[in-house]
Amino acid sequence: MPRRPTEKLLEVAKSGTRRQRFSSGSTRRALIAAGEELFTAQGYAGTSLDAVVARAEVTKGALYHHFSGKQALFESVFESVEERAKVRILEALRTDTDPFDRARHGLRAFLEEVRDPAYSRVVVQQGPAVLGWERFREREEASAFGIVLEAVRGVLESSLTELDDAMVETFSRIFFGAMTSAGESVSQAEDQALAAARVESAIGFILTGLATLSEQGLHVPDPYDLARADGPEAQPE
Amino acid sequence: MPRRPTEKLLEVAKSGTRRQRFSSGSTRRALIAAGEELFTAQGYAGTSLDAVVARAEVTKGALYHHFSGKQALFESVFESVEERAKVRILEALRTDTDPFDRARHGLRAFLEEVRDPAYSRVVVQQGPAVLGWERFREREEASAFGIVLEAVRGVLESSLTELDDAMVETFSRIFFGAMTSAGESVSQAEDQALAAARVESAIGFILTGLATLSEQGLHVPDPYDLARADGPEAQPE
DNA sequence: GGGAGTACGTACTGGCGGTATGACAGTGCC
DNA sequence: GGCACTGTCATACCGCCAGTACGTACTCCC
Repeated sequence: MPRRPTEKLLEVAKSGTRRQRFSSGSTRRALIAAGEELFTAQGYAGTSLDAVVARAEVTKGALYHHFSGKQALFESVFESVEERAKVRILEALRTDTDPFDRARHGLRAFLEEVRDPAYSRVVVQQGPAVLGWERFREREEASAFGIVLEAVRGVLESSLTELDDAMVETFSRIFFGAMTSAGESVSQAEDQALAAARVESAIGFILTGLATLSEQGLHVPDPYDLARADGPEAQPE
Repeated sequence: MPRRPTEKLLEVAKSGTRRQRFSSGSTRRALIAAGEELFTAQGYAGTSLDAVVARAEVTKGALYHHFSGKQALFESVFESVEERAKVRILEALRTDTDPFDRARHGLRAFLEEVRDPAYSRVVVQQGPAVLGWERFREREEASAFGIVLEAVRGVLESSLTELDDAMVETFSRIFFGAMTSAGESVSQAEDQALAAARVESAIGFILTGLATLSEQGLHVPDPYDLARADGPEAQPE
């Protein structure tokens, strides 16, 4: 929240009205930082580009030099926030090798991350609507969802070996949605630590159930059978 | 600058193209219907109120007479779409009494519903961003999430009797998020029926796991213990 | 030293959400 | 049957804001 006055900006400010154009990267970073703050605090629609450039202490000319428009700026902010989260989560489970440990610690780290207002608002809430679901999904694929996919694959393959990729992806989508939704409710809770513990407890229990079933030799029902079993009257539309 | 009106207004009035103002409800419904179509096809930000009133064959005056603004119109569209979905889902499990049947058939009906573009775009994708997460959550509480809550409560209480309300809510949030996310990916899949069958299979397996665990006398770990176990260094922020 | 390229700054435009105000058809009252 | 009143619109206008056009300072390179 307290803005850092970023070295040369002050020099320029006092030296003259015009911002000098040494490192182009610092301007870009200032715009992304300003965008993150404002998009987080006021949402995408509630943030004007004039406000962004004012906070970054540049002008619209600079913004449109670095980004093709508002949406592109948002996308860069989105990527920045996601990358930060990804690094922190991967760091949290860097030393784990057991699939269940990785899943458990990854879940815990994710629940920490989703409590960051920037991640919650920019990625979870605004992301799908601003980028469109498809583009959002592509971006997530390389980031948080990708981590979940690997964790789920690890857990399932350590027990339910017969699952194909599509089914692993389905399970991952399910867990990812569960974590996102639950995480969002954690970030809104009055006692966040307790809410997070509830989520960890519930998801942990679910994972235990999966492991137990597979120990008993049960397997996931074949979706092809399901689709045929009561799909005859389904309209082909 | 005072207005200089009146000439063209008379023309319009005599020409008969002007919508008469008997039933106010029909105008309102026309606006909601037009809004649903456009919000579904082009999103909230991509839809101008001029486009909405043009499609509804009224003017902005009529829109602002019935709604306080664009957001309020969206909210009415949102409610309308949700109510329709809720009715259909409840209808689908009207005759079921067994908790597992209700859960299974409810899931199936929900997966049908989320494939409706209006539900997918207006409720799932745009809803949280436009209404804000908190308001979105309130609205959902009385609708789809409420149904899930009842279904999950039924399943859990039939087996895991010691769960308190907060834990039931946590499980519900988890399943609701799972269903929403999975449903969204179903609606994007090339073979929707197969994707839906995969989701049903996976979630059904998870439910079976929960039931099996409780038969073995295992119970959900107490979140209070978890919170204390590794919560001491959590920053109070 | 001048032309090309970079990194901006400034002024303007068009579209769109929102508002102010008027028009007009019932409806009840006398 | 006239008249006030209210509910239901219609029209013109305003301000904000994303995006554009164009100018400009500074650097690099030949």
